[in-house]
This record gives sequence, structure tokens and C-alpha cells, in this order.
Amino acid sequence: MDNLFEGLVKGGRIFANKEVLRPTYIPESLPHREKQIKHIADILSAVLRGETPSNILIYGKTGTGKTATVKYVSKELEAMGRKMGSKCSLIYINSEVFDTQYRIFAYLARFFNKRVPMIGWPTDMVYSEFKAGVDTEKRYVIVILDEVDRLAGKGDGALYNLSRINSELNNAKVSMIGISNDLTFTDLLDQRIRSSLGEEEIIFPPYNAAQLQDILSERAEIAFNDSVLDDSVIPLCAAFAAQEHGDARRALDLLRVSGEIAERANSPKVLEEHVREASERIEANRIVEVVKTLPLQSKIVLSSIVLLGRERNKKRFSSGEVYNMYRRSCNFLGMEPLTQRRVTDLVSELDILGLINAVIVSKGRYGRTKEISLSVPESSVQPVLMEDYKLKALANIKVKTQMTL
DNA sequence: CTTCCACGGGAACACTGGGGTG
DNA sequence: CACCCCAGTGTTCCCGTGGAAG
Repeated sequence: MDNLFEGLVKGGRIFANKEVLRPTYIPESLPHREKQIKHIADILSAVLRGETPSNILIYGKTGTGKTATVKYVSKELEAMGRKMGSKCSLIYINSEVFDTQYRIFAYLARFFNKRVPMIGWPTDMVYSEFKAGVDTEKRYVIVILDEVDRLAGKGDGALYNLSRINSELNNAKVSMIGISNDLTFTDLLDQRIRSSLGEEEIIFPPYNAAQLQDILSERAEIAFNDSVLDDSVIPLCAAFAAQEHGDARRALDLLRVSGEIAERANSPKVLEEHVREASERIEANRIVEVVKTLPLQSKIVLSSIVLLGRERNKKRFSSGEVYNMYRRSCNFLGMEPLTQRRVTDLVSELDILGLINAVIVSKGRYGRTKEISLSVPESSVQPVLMEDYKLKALANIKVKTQMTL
């Protein structure tokens, strides 16, 4: 046997090019998005005619190709702009990372070679820096704000300033493209911002199972070696993802993980069973990942719910019960407990993450509560919680058997 | 109609980590 | 250097409110 890596360099038997299946990959063609591409291109083509394009707001659930489409059109437009000698720059900002007014303008100012610290200055100073930076010459700037719904509330000042910036510029023109997962997010915005940002609105509908199959087939062509996919694999991946509101990212993940599982099992082909296993593993991973990255206090709240589940033979608990158990846990760990008010917020967050289920119920004479229950198997949460050394002690917390009579 | 409990919005506060200025 | 300014985050405090049992 020659080198250890000899057999491994060629990417194994299954994959030819795994990168193609990663969510960051921008494909050459985007099936079933022709209409949207055309629409965006129509609007942005204003730049090439020397006009300011309208602002665009794009809606669609996760994995409907919003980001990929916009990035694809951007690339094309930039290329065309270079060819025609018109100055246009498209700046992509993920609002999840740059989620406040300050950070957005600081990033933009830096893009135009201004020196701005990422923290410390007054915001209007950063804003002026950015304006000065853009306005040095005649140019078109299109700011792409991905996950723009993240800005509702704390960052909407950025949207407001961006929407009226053109009246303060002499040379440059700025437009924006907002990409949102949340169809209702404009409700949270000021009327003026709403009308300005939503000059053009484009909807990305979820893919159906057949469309997902097309997407998968196209990528699989490049990603896998010939005839390693069982005929049932692509339809099954598509079907799984279609249940999940037609999420293409999910479908691609599924396909990739299925391939990895098949490879590790030394199977010459990817089979249906691999897909099923992949589906389970992805979900399990998600839970582990979410729980692991929870802030300490949230972990304690979550663990209180787990503990309650052991102590009583019940599934659902009132917020009062949970809060009491939480206080006991804090005492046990020698920590200051948070207020009830704060804990209800933490509970809501856990609910949104899908780890627990919380419904508000009114018990008439006996007031109002949230009924809280774990919505994932205890066995997948508890071990992860115990990995946190600060929580380890909770393993031996005395479970009081004193029942309410 | 009252009553009860906790929900959840909003203001205010504390604290952090960075800035600029004299 | 000391000192104050600023944005951002997590928290507490205060409080009006929902809605069915009694």
C-alpha cells in the first residue's frame, strides 16, 4: 500500500464534487426561478441606462432561493457594468451579522475605504463617513440586506436613513434590496420606510416536490459520480423537504448527508435507507447544536423543565412550576435567579427554537399561565445540558418528592 | 361581574467595550 | 493619563390586560 491518502484523494466512490451541495454554492442556473430573475434584472437594468433603480423587497421562506438568485443577478450585473464602463457596486450584507444601524453603516463606510471603528463612535458620524465615502464620484450602489427582518425594531434606523440618503448625495445613487423570510415584517416598520423599501415586491414561493427534484437532479449531476444514486433517493429527499415548506437548502443537506452516510458505510450506492438515516441525524444534530449554544440561564430554564418531567409523572407544567424549579436550580448552583418577567422571555425563546412547546391557557378563577412541555425527546437534550460544566452539579440535585396534595 | 395569575409591552437602568479630548 | 461620550445588550421594574371559573 502506498500513501495513506492514496485512496482518499479522488473523493471516494460516491462524491465527485461535494461543494456543489453546500448552501454557499451559487449554481450556474436556478431552475424554477426564471420569472424572479427576469423581474429583478428588469428593475436593476436601470443602472445601465443611468437611472436609479427602485428599491426591492423580496419575500420567501428559507430555502426558496432568494439569496442565491440575488447573488446570481448581482454577479451578472457587475459583469455587465464593467463591460459598459458604468460604475456600479453591489454590496451584500447579512443583517444577521450586521444587525444594528451602527454596524451596517460602519461596514458600508469601510467598503468605501473609510476608517471607521466597529464600535465607539456616535452613529451619525459613521453615517456621514459613509456618505462622504460613496459620494466621491458618480456611481450606483445597491445595498443588499439579507435577512432584513432582523432589523425590524433596533436596526430600522438604518433602513430609514438608507431610504432617504439619495436626497443628500450629489453624485452617487443608492438603492437597496431587502430579503426577508418573514412575510409580515413590514408591519413592524414605519410607514415611510415601508413604502420606500417596498417600491417593488417580489415573492419567492416555496418549491413543490417536483421542482425540488429538478434542483436536486441538476446538482447531483455534478456532485455525484455516475449511477451511484439509487432511483428512489432524489424523490425521497425532495419529498422530505417538501413537507418542510419546500426548503431547498434542507433538500440539498439531506442529499449530501445521505451521500456521506453511504460513503462511510462503504456502500457502493446511496440508498433509500441512507436518506432516512440522514433525515434523523440532521434533526438530532440540530437539537444538539441549539442546546449547546444556549446561554447559561436558558440552559437552566430548560433543565428545570427536564427535571420537572422526572419529578412528576406529567408532561406539561405551568409557568409557576417551572419558575419555582428554576429558582431551586439557581440556589443549588449558587447563582442569583432572574426575575419571573425575564424567565417568561427565555421560555418564549425556547419555544421559538422549537425545544419546548408553550401555550397560553386561561384557568378562569385561577388566573392565566403558559403550559410548557418539552417538544423534543428528553434523551437528546439532557446529556447535552450536562456537558456544560456549570450545570454538572444539577445531576445530583435532590428531587423533592413532596407532592402537592 | 368579579377575581386571580402570569403574560408581555415599555421605560429605565447597569454594564461593557470602544471612541475622542484635554 | 483621566474622563466623558456613545451604541448595544441584558436585565429589572412597573403595569395594564385577558378570559374563564366561580
